[in-house]
Amino acid sequence: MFINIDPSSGLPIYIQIAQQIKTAVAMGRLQPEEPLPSVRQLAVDLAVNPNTVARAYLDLEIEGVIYKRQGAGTFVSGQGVEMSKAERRRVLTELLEKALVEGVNLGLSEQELRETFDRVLDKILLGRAPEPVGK
Amino acid sequence: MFINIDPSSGLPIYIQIAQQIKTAVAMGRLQPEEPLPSVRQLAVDLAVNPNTVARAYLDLEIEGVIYKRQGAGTFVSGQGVEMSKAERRRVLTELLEKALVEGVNLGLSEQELRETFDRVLDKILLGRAPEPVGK
DNA sequence: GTCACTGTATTAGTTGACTGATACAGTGGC
DNA sequence: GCCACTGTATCAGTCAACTAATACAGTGAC
Repeated sequence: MFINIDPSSGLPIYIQIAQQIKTAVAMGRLQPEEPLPSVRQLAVDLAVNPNTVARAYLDLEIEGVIYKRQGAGTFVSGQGVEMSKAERRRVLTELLEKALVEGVNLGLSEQELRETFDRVLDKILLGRAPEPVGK
Repeated sequence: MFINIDPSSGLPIYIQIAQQIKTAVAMGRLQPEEPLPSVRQLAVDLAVNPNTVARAYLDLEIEGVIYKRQGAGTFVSGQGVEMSKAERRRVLTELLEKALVEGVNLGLSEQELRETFDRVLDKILLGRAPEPVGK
């Protein structure tokens, strides 16, 4: 599996799991309808309690990134989250503001902020290139 | 004072304080060398324990946003943080990645991501307009 | 229906984050 | 030196987050 836990990171295990899956989905490394490893299987792989994996999956389900079918398994959601556009932009704005406030306080120039943004955006959108634009 | 605590936010008080001061500094609402309210004063204003304010100030000092002089007071730092440029870009990259992963998973288009970025960046840089570029 | 797999629920222990009370220590105007 | 202000240190209580052990419940191939 593509997930690895960093015990020294200070971040809760279930957050690390959720975060990495979320990133994989965003980058297209995990495709819609693709099954995720079972709660138990992933728990064994990562040497953690099944409940911890379940907790990560639960959070992702609430966010709409994945969905579960009792007894059957867990799968990547087909489409984006059910949320008003205004709400989605509000969430994004908040996160971007946090990032940029940090960047400005670190003394980075406007140009550096823009460059970094472009670089990160490109990296994320690359894996989705095949058919995201015209969809 | 410009700080207000939202008890329902779930965020620790000292984080809320630190965050708002950090944002104020980034946006130029707090100028370099400007004194901050004393630990005790702000504690009274916000109706929290002085230690809680001190904790926020400590974090901000560690990050280099402010500095303190025992017995004298607390002030906004003159310049950006002491950190290698590589390190600073790493921090920014991490935060931007988090924001953009979220945005992509929310189903926002590349254009929407770029627009939101521009809007947020403009808002932050506005207060600093007088003399940041040529400095 | 059975078996081997799915996710779910309950309960509980540990740990550390968070906040606060209180006492200590430095600074500077008078 | 004194006083009124600064920030600092110590200690302790509360509470919730996090993880785990264990038992429950749905699914589907056979």
